Amino acid sequence: MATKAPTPDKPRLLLLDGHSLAYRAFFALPVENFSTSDGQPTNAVYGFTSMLINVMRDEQPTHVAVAFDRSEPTFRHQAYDEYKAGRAKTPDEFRSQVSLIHEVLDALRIPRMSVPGFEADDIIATLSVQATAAGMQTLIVTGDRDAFQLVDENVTILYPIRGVSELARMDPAAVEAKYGVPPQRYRELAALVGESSDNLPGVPGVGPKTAAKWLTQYGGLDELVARVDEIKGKAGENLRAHLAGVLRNQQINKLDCDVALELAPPQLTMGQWDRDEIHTLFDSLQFRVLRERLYASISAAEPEAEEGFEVALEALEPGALGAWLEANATAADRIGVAVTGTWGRGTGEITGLALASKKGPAVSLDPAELIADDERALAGWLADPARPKALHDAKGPMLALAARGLTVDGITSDTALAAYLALPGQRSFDLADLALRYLHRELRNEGEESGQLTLDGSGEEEAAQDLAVRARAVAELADVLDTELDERGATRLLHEVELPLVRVLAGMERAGIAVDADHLAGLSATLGAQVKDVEQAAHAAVGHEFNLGSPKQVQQVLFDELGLPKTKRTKTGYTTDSEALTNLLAKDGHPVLEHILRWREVAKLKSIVDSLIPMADDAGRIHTTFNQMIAATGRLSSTDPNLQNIPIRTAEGRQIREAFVVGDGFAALLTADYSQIELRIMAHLSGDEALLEAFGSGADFHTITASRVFGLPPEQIDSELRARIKAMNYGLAYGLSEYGLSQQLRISPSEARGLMEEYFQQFGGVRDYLGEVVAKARQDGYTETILGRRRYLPDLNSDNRQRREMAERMALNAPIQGSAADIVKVAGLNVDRALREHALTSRMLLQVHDELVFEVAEGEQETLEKLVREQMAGAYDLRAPLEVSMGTGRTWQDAAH
DNA sequence: TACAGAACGTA
DNA sequence: CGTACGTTCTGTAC
Repeated sequence: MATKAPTPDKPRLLLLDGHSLAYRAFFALPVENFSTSDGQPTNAVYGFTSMLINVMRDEQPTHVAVAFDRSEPTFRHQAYDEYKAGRAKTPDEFRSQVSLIHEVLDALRIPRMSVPGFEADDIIATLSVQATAAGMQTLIVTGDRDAFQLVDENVTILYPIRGVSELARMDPAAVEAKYGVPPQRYRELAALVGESSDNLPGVPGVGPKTAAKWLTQYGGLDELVARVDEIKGKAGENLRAHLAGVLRNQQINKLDCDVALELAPPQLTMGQWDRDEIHTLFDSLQFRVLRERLYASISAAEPEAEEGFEVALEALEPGALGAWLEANATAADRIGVAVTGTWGRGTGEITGLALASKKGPAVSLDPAELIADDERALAGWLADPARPKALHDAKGPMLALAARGLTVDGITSDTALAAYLALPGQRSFDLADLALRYLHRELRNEGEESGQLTLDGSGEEEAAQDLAVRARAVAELADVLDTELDERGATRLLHEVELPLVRVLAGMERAGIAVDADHLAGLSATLGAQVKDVEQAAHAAVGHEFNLGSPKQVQQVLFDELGLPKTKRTKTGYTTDSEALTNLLAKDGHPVLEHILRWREVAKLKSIVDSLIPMADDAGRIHTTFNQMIAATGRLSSTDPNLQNIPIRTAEGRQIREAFVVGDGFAALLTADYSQIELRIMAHLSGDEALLEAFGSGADFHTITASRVFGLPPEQIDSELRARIKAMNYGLAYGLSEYGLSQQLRISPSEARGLMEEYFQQFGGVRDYLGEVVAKARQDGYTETILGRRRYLPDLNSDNRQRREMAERMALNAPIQGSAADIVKVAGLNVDRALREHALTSRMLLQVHDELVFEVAEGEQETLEKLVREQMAGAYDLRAPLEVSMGTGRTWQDAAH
């Protein structure tokens, strides 16, 4: 690692040679370890960015720029035809990364420069000369040794040795120590020795040692040339024979210090960078560690103007809260509410609560210390729908408040949800990040200390201040995000869907779903025994033990030991996924394949069962957490445990569904799901009359569409034909390709092509629609659902084909999946409202994307069924009307239909 | 101890 | 070379 930079007084210019550093990184870092999950190699971007961050941190430059070569020929090519000839073609994996490096630099607001006809080195040389003239120190990071000629007392080179993590600091003394000549003679030495990577041959048999000896002895190349006849031996002969080449080398390796540039060194300042932009970019590159290092090392580059918040925290006497709320938290003042505590699994506990208006005072409360009067005042205010509040990610706090009997109403903004609607691709919505992005403020208090608080513990005062700052930030953010959402046309989506949904989700989480512990224990035992048996059988079939859960060991057994044919490649080897193993089984039939497949199946089921068992609370119910801000399409997700992926496909899997049962005091479970909601949406959005008609006919949709495609009466559509068209129907909504369809149906690509052709012959409106969706998204930068939920897809204009095509498939799918999510959310809200209006005891427990699960109270089944069907079917008026199918039973499985 | 990758469950 | 998720396990890197 380079040592600390000297002379802190002078301005310091940092210059990097973009190509040479990226190229080094490309060969230093194995591409297998540095690629995104969609296959984009990132080793060069990673290595370059890593080096950049390290140098920025260690050298703290005041100015910075990165120079790049251009693809056009340079003056050197004109001077010497063979310049850089014979150099291997730049690998594609490298080329695709150069534009990513540009993106990184642009995001960091670091100037990058390139000039047609010149190499990066010439730009760097020019800038370093100008910098010296301007009284600056220059640091050059490059992997090109030609730059050593620039070194002097004001110019130092950092030269990467051993990959990309270590830099050698080359000042004049270091150059001389390494090469035996001062920097200004380095060119002459290089001319004698040659540079193979530039295809500049030197004098045969002359290495740096001999060259340095000559240059020192004769005091330079000119003198050496003048007295070339004096040199004895084979080396002298060679020098005389190659003299012309040496002189040409010297011409060519001279760096041009006079390139016309648009920016001069004093203008090469690093701009203020945008945290979100970095987040988005690093997310897409799947850099995690690097992002942390970036923030840790050059966060100083963040705008210094970041102020904090001025919050005057008021000390309230016991019993004074009611009056404070009357004065400060009226129907006209939206109050920011911040809560500390813990929550999850349908419950929680609050440990602190702060309220702050946008401008005025703030209070911080310790819920444990509230006297009855204050508690009552707080409860009344929180529950009052006419007293507006803003919270950040309100569901958790609502659960924690509910656990102590407090309900919250009148939430007119949830700043996390609002940010999600504005930027649905983001994975997290940290309050501090949002405050920085939208308010340009840090989450810290700059107001006066109240000094009035009689809090004993040393940390409590600080915690109260922090919480008040958060409450203030939420209050201010809520206003800014209101405007933001207005501009994005998402105001109604927030107020009519997402915000009211928070309460509904909290209710479902709180309710949980009952499980039959004995049933689960029985399953675990049976599955456990099977896992063991299959494991033994697998080991016996191979002749030794190995870990069936390790793809690596499975690969070893199958491909190395048993010599089975290789499957599709993965990043680290050959896949052993069930599709590949099933194919192998058909070809080879080795018994271990069956055992592995079977083991995976039962081991997976057992792990699901075993994960559920400890999740049940004292009442025997499991409470998931629904996340409303994860999926970029607008769907919910479920975690801890995920109840949206409970098995259903196999009979054994369905046994797990039997463990989810109706709870005490209720009569049954009811499931209600939409039939083919996504296809109906596709028909609605495309307006394809034939498709709409197929839905209108009332008969089986896939059979009807198949009958049209194949020109046969419906009764002649067998299961094979139906399956093909079903795959098409669904595949279209995912951006299925001909190749993909051929794989899926195990038919030839040309057959798949023919099938698609015939399909579109009948349903041409679908093809038109899908094409238009992508075209419009490419233009607008986003897709939109029926409720105006956007998904931003900048990659639609990417130069990288893989990324672009991925974005195109997302663009096809997002309006369909997202509109379905919209509809299910609306349905959930409407059902919930109807349940309350009818004062039913029955309640909603789960949402599984197109399905709602209810617990039916005694005597309410008929009413509930009618109500649910009405609300779900009527959630949105599609041209292909929504259809709902329902079932009831003691268990989730029995309620299937 | 933390993270990435493979595999697999759902809609 | 079909979208959207979450979890589990392994193996490696830190």
